Amino acid sequence: MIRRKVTLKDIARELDVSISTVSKALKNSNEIGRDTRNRIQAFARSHNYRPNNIAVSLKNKKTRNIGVIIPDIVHHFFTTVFRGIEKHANSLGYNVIVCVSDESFDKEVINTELLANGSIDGFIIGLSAETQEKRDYSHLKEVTDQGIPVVLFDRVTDEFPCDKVIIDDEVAARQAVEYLISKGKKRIALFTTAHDLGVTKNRSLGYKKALENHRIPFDKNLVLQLPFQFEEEELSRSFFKEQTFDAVLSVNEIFAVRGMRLAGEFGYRIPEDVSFIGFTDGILSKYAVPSLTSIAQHGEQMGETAARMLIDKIENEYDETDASNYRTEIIEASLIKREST
Amino acid sequence: MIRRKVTLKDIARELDVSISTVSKALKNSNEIGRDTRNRIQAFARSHNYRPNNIAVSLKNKKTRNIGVIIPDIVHHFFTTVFRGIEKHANSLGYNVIVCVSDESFDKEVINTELLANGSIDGFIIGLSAETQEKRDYSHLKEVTDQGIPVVLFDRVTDEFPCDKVIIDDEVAARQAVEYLISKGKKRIALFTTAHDLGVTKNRSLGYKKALENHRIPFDKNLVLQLPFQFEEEELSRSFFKEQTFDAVLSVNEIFAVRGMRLAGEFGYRIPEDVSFIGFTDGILSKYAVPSLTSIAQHGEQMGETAARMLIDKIENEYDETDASNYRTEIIEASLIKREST
DNA sequence: TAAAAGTACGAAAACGGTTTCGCGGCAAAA
DNA sequence: TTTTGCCGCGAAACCGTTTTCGTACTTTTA
Repeated sequence: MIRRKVTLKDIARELDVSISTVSKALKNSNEIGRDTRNRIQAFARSHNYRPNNIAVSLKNKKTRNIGVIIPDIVHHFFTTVFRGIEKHANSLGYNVIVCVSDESFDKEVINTELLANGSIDGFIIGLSAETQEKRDYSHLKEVTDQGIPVVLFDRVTDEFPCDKVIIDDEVAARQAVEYLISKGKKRIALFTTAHDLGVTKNRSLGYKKALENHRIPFDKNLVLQLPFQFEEEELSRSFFKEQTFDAVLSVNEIFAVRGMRLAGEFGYRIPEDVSFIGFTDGILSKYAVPSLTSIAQHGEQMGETAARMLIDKIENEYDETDASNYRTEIIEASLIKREST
Repeated sequence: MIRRKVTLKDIARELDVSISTVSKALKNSNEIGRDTRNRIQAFARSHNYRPNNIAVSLKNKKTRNIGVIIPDIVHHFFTTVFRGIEKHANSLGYNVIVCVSDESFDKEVINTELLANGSIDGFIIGLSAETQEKRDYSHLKEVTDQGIPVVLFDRVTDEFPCDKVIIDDEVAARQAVEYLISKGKKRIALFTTAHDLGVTKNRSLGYKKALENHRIPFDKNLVLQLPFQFEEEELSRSFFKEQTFDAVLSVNEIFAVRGMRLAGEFGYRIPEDVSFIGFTDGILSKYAVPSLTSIAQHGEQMGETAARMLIDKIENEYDETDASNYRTEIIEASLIKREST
């Protein structure tokens, strides 16, 4: 038997008062007399009254929902960020609606438009790869033009003004490479992705910067660009055959772990012959054998920061055309040292 | 400059027709004359009109949102399931609101109550560990009593009637162990969690069943119960010292990978001296060295199935008191054979 | 030519709340 | 006794839709 939810109207009818009286009584407004208030509250409690979120949202023009759009959900770093967002948002009474762009520009646009039509009070977005390639941010502009605040995280762009939270990938990469140099490594390879944009690009820059700082010539033969779903590893294998190197910086965990495996096959000892450092301190880094020294991006902190910035914008007036209202927060990365160095 | 969203009322005012006319015209109702319809549609298009989701939800008493509650988001299997849910739901025009219970009963209750008040049309839930321990499902009962359908996945219970989708952990474990036996293994250890309930329990049962089927006596010394955040690994180390075994079934990836590491330290060759099989075919299994034979739970398929079952219930009438309306779908697990066996 | 039918649109209620404002009654102040 | 003020409550507008029903006008039919 379906027991419909009890509404203000129901309570009003039962208790023979007006709807407004019920509403005020439940908000403990002292406009309503003590005993009426008590009667109403008691009734509401016993009948398990809960206000209808949708109605409240419509009236208040506030949903207390925040929309999160990420490129991928089966992804350690993004879920870590998400956890940070979720925790902080929840603690402030917000819920989170997630959409996944699947690295597709079109999906990102569809999702933002969908959510922007009243479902959410603000967005936290990590841009899709396609969006970063196209450099088309008109969908974001549309959203902010409507007064909906946007916070970008990790996958950001300089071409769109809004709050952002990032780690300084360039500095993190530089420091990692400098750490390798300090350990006496001279020929340091870079494992990176085929398309070199956004965060990956900055990591490469940091790599070069470190070499430069230490007067080590940049050798483009030491850069291995790997396609993402490349399973056969022919490319990496020939890289191991043809190049000599004593350390590797990898822009992600997977390339690093695959690299360590190959290093083993080629008879190199880790870290004596070759050291490895990977970006993203995920589960692989921790449990690999040998465990992988890695650059922790502190995703949870990043998510929390993003949520904090967003909710601040949601709850406080600001002039969205004034660029000085926008901040970019930088989360310090840190190097987690393990067996691979 | 904030450009407020244009509403039906705005269009009606501008075009000097009534709100109802606009609404109907935009729905292409032939109740409205050809040219008025065209005028209105053209105006709406040029002003980028989009109906307000919240208002539509309130009116229609349908949100086209589904609520997902999972114990943890930084978790490969759950995110895989989530991806399946999200894809299928999106393709049918639904959005997904996620809440994380953090394995806590209270959070699970709070989240269900919050979302049940109008925010969603149905739930997909993986029960928290605490809920499974307490065996208190009154919050779910409340929800279904209101006519909101619930689908449970993976972390399910027999004590609450609703649609469910699971893998048969017992059978999967049994088959894994039988595979080990077929490879000539005789002393097969089980690595499991300290609290042995829900899926873990079924996996242990399958383990025993396999031994029984092959007349191998169950030796409780070969069962290693590991607390989850046990870092020092003293327990596992002493297990390796005291016991002899030639294979391991682990209820998750992490225990298996840690086990392989220790096996290496103790000088065992994998798989010749000790074979390993782990539950959950995640990223660790794939990239571990040696790569881990594992039981794939096909989370994406599970998520898709859950979404399909839920949306079916949402969109079609059914009698929620009639248990025969509820089905439990079983997703076939499969053994992904890799180097560890 | 009068009645019936059809066309094109608008008024209004409804979804479930919040909030402003007004008003009657009663007590305190003048 | 009249005025003022306060208390306690209700009417009604409003948020942005959807949908039913009514109606004025035109066209067809008998």
